[in-house]
Amino acid sequence: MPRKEPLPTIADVAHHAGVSIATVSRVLNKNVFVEEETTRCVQEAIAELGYVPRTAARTLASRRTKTLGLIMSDISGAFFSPMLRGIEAAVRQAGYSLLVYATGEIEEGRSTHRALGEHNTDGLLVFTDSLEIQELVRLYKIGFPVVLMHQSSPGGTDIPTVTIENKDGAAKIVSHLIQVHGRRRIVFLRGLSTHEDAVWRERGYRDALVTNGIPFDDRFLIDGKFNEEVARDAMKKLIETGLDFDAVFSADDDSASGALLALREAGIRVPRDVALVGFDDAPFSPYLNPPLTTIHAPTEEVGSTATRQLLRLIQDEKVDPLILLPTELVIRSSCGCDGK
Amino acid sequence: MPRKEPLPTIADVAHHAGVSIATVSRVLNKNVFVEEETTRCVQEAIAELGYVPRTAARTLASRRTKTLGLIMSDISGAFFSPMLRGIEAAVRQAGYSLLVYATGEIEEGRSTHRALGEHNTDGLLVFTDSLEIQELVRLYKIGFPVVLMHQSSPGGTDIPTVTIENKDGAAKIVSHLIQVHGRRRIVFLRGLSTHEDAVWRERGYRDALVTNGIPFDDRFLIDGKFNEEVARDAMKKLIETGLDFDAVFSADDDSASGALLALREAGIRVPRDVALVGFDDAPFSPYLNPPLTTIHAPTEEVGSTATRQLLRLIQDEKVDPLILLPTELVIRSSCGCDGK
DNA sequence: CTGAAAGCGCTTACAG
DNA sequence: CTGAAAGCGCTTACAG
Repeated sequence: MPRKEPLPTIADVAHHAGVSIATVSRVLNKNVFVEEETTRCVQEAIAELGYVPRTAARTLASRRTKTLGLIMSDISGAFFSPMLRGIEAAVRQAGYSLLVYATGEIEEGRSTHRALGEHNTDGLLVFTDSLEIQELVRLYKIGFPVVLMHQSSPGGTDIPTVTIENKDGAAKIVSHLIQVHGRRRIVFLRGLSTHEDAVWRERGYRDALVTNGIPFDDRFLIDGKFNEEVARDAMKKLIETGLDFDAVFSADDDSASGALLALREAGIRVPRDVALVGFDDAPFSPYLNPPLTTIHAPTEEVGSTATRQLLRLIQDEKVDPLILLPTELVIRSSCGCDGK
Repeated sequence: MPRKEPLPTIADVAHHAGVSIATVSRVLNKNVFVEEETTRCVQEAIAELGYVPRTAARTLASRRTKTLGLIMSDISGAFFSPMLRGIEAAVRQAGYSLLVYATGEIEEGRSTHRALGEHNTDGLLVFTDSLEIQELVRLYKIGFPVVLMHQSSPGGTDIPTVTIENKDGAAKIVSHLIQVHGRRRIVFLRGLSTHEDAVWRERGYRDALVTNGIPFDDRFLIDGKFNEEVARDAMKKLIETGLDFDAVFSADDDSASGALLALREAGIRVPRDVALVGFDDAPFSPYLNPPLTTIHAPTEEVGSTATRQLLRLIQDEKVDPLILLPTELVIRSSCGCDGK
């Protein structure tokens, strides 16, 4: 049952090696040349004492935390894992640390306890709707590095953003439904309207309709809210209305799986009676039955790209105000194509 | 285009409010009574200057980081999201911060750059196989708080562990296959053998066989490695051998979805010809076709429980050496039960 | 190439 | 109830 011993400090190492703490600091940081012999001495002392420099002391003295913060509203959904994966890898590669914080819905009232910010990070990665506009503006005004993901910069600010080609992707897949499979009565299972992704995907849907000469009909618009169960219920209700439709474009794969369940329960065959397509290309999508035709969203890449942008920002390098990562049509069977 | 201004410090606040920095510190920490009038003055100054105490300075002075570290080998799989969710929520609730680090496979050689440890956290949450035994022992020896998840304490140490009833769950679901559905030729699609979860699930499988008087036959043992594609290939190969089997118990739901694909491709009907069951109850499992019968693993709870244990450890409170969270049979249709 | 010393921005006994 | 001051463990000009 070990007891907590006081950890060795740089002074202990210096004493052990018979040098000054400045010298120890230099071999640690490798920013100033130190005689080879001395270096070896110091490294031995470090190894012997099991010395690890305290991060807080380094941060305080150097005025850099070497830490990035990630703020998300919610840790769930197929979306989260790949995005964090991309971020974490890029952060680690740069030798930074990553602090993660979930806000739930945006916290009501003023942020009482500021979890992540200029006091504990060098910059922030902010995912859609996880930070109040007011706080975003404050950070912008003090010149604190922030990169937004899947959200555009609030009015009056100029915060770099990384997102994906939502509209283009949505239009592509809806056009596929129309042009390849001759579907014309296409339901749009809309996402959470507060998410910009949802808005753009709806525009893509409408654009494709226009392009193909199909009038928009709002009876074909229902709310899935990026949620399986909500989508399932919405789909079920739509079916009960008796509306005649021959395809469903789901704003994300989560709600597509919910819709699939509702369709199956109603005895509607996919894709024969109704074609179904999604958006995101979630990990489970190939395993649905039928395998889901969808738009691949490069989520991991959004994370890594945003991280690299943030690191540039921190180093005062030039940064693109908006990066739009391309999306890609992934054809499987649920659209009616004879995928494997 | 805002420029970085120097951030206000506690001295600025003190000056602005006409008090000493000690007083500002006291109203910040609320640990010593300060006259109401004075408190208000200080709070106004804080608000006016937009002051936020620098974490590094606090940490250095108080010798507590108020930060927990999470070390995982890999950020992916259905497993990750709920676990992080549980951890993050518990960490946030306790007013701590969370540092996340992924090791990839265990890093070769000595950990050159120690990412997370006593130098930047008050304690560590360690997921299976993400830290070398040697490092675990070192942390144990210096009395640094660590809690393991899904991994037992290395020999000679006594590190608290939180995991789930793997063996019991596996035995339950295999018995279900045997007793309810009369299956006796049950393939076990084993997990990664380095994970203790896999080992315990295999024991549960064998126990159920013994209990029900079925001899163990290693031809029924194949490797899925907790991976969809590996599982799919392994299943395909098994089918090609012509072995006669009437059920598959998959060590996790990811590989179950891979197996399902292989079975479908071979024209084998699930559950009529072969019953299929999994383990974990991943978010996508209800959406497979047929919906997957599986064992629910309380992954989010593992995360939150481990976090609470770690916080107790940090506060020198008593901690259970081993917490086994119960698992539960979730009956859907892939086993042959007429689930919805 | 190396050391002495100031300073980073807080907390916390110690006085009063 | 409040202030002066030491100290947390580093980095970084400044000398030499």
